[in-house]
Amino acid sequence: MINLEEDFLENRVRLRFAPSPTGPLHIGGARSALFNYLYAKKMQGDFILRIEDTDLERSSRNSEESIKDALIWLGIDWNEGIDKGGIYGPYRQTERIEVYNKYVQELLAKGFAYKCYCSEDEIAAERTILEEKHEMPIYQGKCRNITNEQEKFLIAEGRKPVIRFRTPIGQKIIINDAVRGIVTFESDGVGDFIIVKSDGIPVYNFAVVIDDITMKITHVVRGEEHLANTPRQILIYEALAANKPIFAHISLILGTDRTKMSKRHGSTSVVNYQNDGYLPEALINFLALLGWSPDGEQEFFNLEELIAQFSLERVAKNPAVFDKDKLNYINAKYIKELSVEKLTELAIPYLVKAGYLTEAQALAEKVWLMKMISAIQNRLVCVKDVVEEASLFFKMGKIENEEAQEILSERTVPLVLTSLIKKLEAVATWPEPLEIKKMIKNITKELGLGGKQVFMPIRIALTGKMSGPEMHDFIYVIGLEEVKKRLNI
RNA sequence: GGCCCGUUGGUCAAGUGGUCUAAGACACCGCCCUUUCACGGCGGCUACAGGGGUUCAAAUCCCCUACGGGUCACCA
Repeated sequence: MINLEEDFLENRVRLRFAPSPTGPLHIGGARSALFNYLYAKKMQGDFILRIEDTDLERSSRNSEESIKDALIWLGIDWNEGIDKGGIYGPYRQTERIEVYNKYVQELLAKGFAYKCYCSEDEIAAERTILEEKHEMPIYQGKCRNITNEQEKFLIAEGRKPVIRFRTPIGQKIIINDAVRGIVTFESDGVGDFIIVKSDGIPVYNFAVVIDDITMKITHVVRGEEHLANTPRQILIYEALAANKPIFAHISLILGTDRTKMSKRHGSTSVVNYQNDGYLPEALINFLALLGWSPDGEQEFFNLEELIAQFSLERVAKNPAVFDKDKLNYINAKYIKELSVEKLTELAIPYLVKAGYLTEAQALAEKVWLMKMISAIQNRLVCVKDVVEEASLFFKMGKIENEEAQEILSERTVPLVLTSLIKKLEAVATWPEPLEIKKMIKNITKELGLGGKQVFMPIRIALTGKMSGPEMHDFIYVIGLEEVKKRLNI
């Protein structure tokens, strides 16, 4: 009898993102998660979030939470895994120790693995000697064929064993990578690697494989830094006679100095961008284009469009430098397309934090805030910029520089300013921005002055600055009383 | 250092033997719009790492060199 559900799953594409919770979600991790997600969705498969926390020292629940938060913020949602559950759980490696144990015993029983009683110091000494001889620093296999007698003796000494994989000698290990093609390694360069630490916790290279086998992962998309680990993992798949997934090693994201992006390159975690007021859609769009290119000339994509167009074949082999200018460009574009209401909502926390108003005031002045945001919307690269751009609306700025001071000292300035006030006071209802624009134009005509002689003094007298939002928008937003106050009239 | 991966303009990149005197985007520069700045529009600059092959034909295939990166843990 055919088990329908089982059969269905056999043919289902399943991908996972498996971060270790040792810090916030890194920009490179976000891209890995995205590519996995896009491919899984494109193939109408599953996207699983698994936590690789076998490094007890560095893992923390806080990090796990922050990674999940970042993924949710980005809109990369998983349908199986941590918090969501699923039939292949648990999804945290420290909760799967028994699962690993079962396979360790199998490997041990079949002779694919053995216990090694060498101490860390002994291994380190061995490595130093090998390095001095310019040979590969791999384990020399001292415990490979240990006798029971010797083993008893070692245990009596109080030694705690690690478990090593017995790597075959003189074998070629071939990876057929979906982005890199055929990559070949020699087993002799791998050596007998540790699969279980002396504390009984399996090591990453072993745990991933067992998880990927038992969770029926079909495609492993991950950073290129894992390529060198893959031969070890393949050896384990083969020892266990398990089906290998399709591997796809995507290139790294580099800093401007062309080394792997790290903290010294500036913001590397997703939450930094979130805090600066980058939009998740913009970050996704940017990340997708870093190492992947669409078939056509489209530059802006939402998640659905990315899912529809994504393919592993179009993932680039070469590493990509993180180009903040381009991110800024994309983000600014997304900000311009935001509704004023939505942007205002996003901006309020920044305005409150800057001390311009209280939350209660923000709520009460929502309409006014929207007018203000509308005046500065296309000057923003990220939402954080409102702090700078909006400041003029709340308080008069200092006269920016000497040039500004000189412009303000022109003989015609008082005429211009009184003329402006007169016009603003002459109308019964507060004029719309375009009317204000006309008024200012008329001042130039009436006084026979150049545009600059009119515009700049008004701007500087009202804001202290030589540049900023459109003057008519600005006047419209701050209102007559504030204009008079700033002009000391 | 060994092993592995990579190398098209400052950056992201298209290009899978002829359609390449090499697309597009960011950045930069210039012009227009705007009585400033910004936004927007238009235009410009700049690239197949080098050397050997293979082929009628190479950015595209092969080899070597150079350069860059990754990895060599009881980290993931």
